[in-house]
Amino acid sequence: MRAPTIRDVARRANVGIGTVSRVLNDSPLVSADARERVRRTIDELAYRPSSTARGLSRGRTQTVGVVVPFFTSGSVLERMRGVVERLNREGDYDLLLFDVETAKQRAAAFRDFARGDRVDGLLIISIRPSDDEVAALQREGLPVVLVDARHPAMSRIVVDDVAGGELAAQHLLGRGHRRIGFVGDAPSPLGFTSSELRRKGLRRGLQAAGVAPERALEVRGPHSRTEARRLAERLLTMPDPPTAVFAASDVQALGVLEAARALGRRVPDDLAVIGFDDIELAELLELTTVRQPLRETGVRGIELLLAAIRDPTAAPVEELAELTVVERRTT
Amino acid sequence: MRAPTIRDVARRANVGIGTVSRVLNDSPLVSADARERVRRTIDELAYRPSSTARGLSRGRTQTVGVVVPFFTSGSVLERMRGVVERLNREGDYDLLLFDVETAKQRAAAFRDFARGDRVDGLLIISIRPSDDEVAALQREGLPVVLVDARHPAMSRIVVDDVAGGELAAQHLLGRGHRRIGFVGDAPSPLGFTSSELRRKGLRRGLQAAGVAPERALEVRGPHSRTEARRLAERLLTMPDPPTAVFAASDVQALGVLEAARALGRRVPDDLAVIGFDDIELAELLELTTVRQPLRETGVRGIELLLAAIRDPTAAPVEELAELTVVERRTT
DNA sequence: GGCAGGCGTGGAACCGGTTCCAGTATTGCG
DNA sequence: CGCAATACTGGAACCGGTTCCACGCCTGCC
Repeated sequence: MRAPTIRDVARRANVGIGTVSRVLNDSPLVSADARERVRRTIDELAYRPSSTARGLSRGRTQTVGVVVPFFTSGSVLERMRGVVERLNREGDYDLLLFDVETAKQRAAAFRDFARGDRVDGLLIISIRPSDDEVAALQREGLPVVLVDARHPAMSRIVVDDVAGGELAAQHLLGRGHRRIGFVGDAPSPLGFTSSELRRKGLRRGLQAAGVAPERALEVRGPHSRTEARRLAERLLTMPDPPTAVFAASDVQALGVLEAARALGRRVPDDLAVIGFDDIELAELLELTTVRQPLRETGVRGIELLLAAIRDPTAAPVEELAELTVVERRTT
Repeated sequence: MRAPTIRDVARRANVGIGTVSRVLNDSPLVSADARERVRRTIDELAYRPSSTARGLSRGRTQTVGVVVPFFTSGSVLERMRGVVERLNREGDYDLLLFDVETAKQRAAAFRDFARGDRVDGLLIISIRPSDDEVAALQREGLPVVLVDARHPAMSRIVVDDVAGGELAAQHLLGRGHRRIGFVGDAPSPLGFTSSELRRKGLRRGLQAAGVAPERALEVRGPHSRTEARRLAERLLTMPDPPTAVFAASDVQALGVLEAARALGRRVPDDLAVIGFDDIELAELLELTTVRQPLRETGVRGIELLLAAIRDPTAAPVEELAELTVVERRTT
C-alpha cells in the first residue's frame, strides 16, 4: 500500500496538482470551493507531503546541522540544551546531529556538508574549522555560525578566554594565593584553543600583580576528569606545591577536587580550586568557577544562524558572552 | 555557481549518467577506463552527490530519527551517548534529533514521522507511544525501537523496574531500615511509568520482608532535582521521618541529599539514600544506586534498529537490561 | 459589445539522483 | 564462421514535490 502522493490527491479531488500544491502552501490563489475539496481529500487519504521531495524541488530542507564534540566536555551538553530549546521554540526546523570525536570524523562531517543540500545552515560548537573547510563551506554558500570557536570569516559567539583567565587569577590573588597551578588541555587534533588562552590570561593576571608565572605549575593533558586528577596529583605532590589551582574547565576542576580528596588535602583550606564554565555539576559540588552562560550561547547561536539563513549576505559578526566569577565553597 | 550534478559529470567525462551513477555506487559493471575517467572528473568538479535526490529516488534516507525527552532526565543523556557512539561506529547513518518536552510536541513529532520518508527508522527513548501512534507508524512500515518504554507491537529494550524497586528495598532492609520513604515522579502527560513501577517494587520488597508499606512515606512530584528536594524536606520534617529514602532516579536522589544537608541530617547515619540509574553524577557524589547500563541500552537500541531496518519483517523482541545495586557512601 | 486585467486552474518541466531496458561490441564455443 | 552469451553503455522514466506558463472565464470599464 504505497503512500498517497500529491497526484493521488489531485485526481481524487478533481483538481490539478498545482492546485493541491497551492493548498498545501497556503497560496491565496485557490477558490474556497477547491480548497475545501482538497482539504477533505487530504484528510480522507491521510496524505502527508514528502519532505524529501519538497526539499529536492525547493532546494531547502528546513533542517539545521549541529556539529559537536559530543562526549568531550560537559559544557557542550549545556550548550546543546540551549540549541534544542531554541530550535523547538522556532518549530519548523529539524536538527541533524553530528558528533565529532576524531579528526577523521571531523573531516568527514565537513566533507559531507560541503554539498550544502542536506541542511540549510550549520552550527558548529567548540570546533574551529580550518581555512580549507571554511572555504569549502563558503563556496557552497552555506550559512554557518560558530559557538565557542573563532574564524574571521564566520559569525561566532565566543568568550574572551584570556579575560576569563585573568578573572580567575584575580580571584585567587585576592585570597592571598601566590603559587597558583594550572590544569588544562594538551593541544588536541580537533583544534581546541580555549584552554591555552585561559592559561595565558592566568599568566597575564599574575604578572599584573607582580607574581612571576611558573612553568612547572602548569600541567596539561587530554581533556577528562580522570586525566585531570592524575595531573593534579602530580602538582600536589611536588616539593613546593601550589596553594591554589585554576582548572581550564569544570570537568577538570572535578578531577582536581578528587586528587585533593585522595591526598587528604582540605578544600579550600589546603587547596583552593577554581574552574571554568559553570556546568550544572559545578553548582552541585559547590565549585567556584568562572561562569559563562553556556545555555544562552546555544540559544544565541541558533538565533544568529536562523538570521543568517534568512539573509545570507549579512557580514559575519562576533558576539561576546559575559564572564563572571561565581564564588562557592572551593576558594 | 550552481553545484555540479551527475549530468555535468557525465558530459565532461564523456559517458552517460548511468555510468556515473554506477561508479558512485561501486557497481562492477563499469570498465576500468570509464571508471577512472569518471573518478577524475568527480575530483575536478568537486562533485558530491545530493543526498536529498538520492533519498527521493531510492526511498531511503540513511537517517535514523531519535525521539527523546532531552531535558527531563540525566539518564536520557547517558543513553544518547550510547546511541551516538554506536551510530558513529556504523558510519553511514545520520541522526535526526527530536526533542519532546510537551504533549503537543510529542504529537507533532509522531505526526511528522507518520509519513516514513524522513528517516529509515525511529528510536524512541523513554516515551511510550499511544496505540494510535503505534498504528500510524506501523501502517507506514517504519521500523521502530523503544528504549526504556514498552509497547507489545514494537521491539524494545527495558529494565524490570519492579525488580529494581525490590532490589532497592532489599538493600535498605538489609541495613536494618524499616521506615523507608519514596520520592518519585507524579504521573506525567508524556506517559512515563517507570517511577510508579519502581515504587511498586519497593512495596513488594517491603511486604516480602513483613514490613507494611506506608502511603504517607511516598511522595511524588514533577521530575527534577529541586522538586525532589522539596518533597524530601517534607518527608524529613514529618513527626516520625523515614530512616532511608529510595529515589526513583539519581537526579531525584540528589535532591534528597540536598534536603538532608539543608536539614543537617548526616548521610548515611541519619538518613540512607539510594537512587536509580547510575548516571555519571552518581559516581561523583558517591551515591548508592540501582544501576542500569544506560549507555549500553542506547548502543543496543541502535543495533536492534539497524537490524530492523535490514529486515523489517522480524517479530518484535524485548530485551531486558540487567540491574545491580552499586553500593557507595550514601547507605 | 469589445477589450483589458485579474482570478483561478491544469499540467509540463524541473530538482538530482537511481533503475532498468535496449543496444552495441566483444568473447567463447561448436 | 555463426550464434549466443557476456560485458559495458546510454538515457528514458521515475521518485514526489514546486514553479511557472498558458489558458479560460468573469468582471468592469469605455
